[in-house]
Amino acid sequence: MAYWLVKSEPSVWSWDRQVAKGAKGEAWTGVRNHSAKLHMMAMKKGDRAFYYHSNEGKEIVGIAEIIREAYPDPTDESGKFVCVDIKADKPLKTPVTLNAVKAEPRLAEMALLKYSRLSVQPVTAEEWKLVCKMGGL
DNA sequence: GCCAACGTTGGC
DNA sequence: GCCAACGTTGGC
Repeated sequence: MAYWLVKSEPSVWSWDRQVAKGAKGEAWTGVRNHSAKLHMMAMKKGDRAFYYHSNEGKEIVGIAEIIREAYPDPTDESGKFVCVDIKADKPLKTPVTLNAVKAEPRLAEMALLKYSRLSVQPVTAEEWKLVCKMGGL
């Protein structure tokens, strides 16, 4: 299984809204970046993704599961970009803030820090375990 | 095909 | 609200 991190501004699409969608999940649309697109195309059903709130909160709040692999983004008129469907899996007991990630030397290589603008990022198994631990899981 | 100008994202 | 990083656009 692969691990990922997806970013969202809570004012646009929050974790709470994702949770409210339940097992049915929701299409993760609106990504207009080719690096992010490549990552989405590499996602497999059952993969897990951290759910990060940018701007407000700046913290990893929960874990989502990929429930549908990449398909054309219905909100993209050009037809060039894709989206995936994800559902909320479970929240972290304690959100892991950006500051906490920065303060942890073993997470210095995380894409979250190195490519702060990338909205869909890969996460290594080691990073995944550590962040889960920091989040109280 | 290069590169300057511009727009967007996101941390501070 | 500012600014750095970076992707995209368009003139040459």
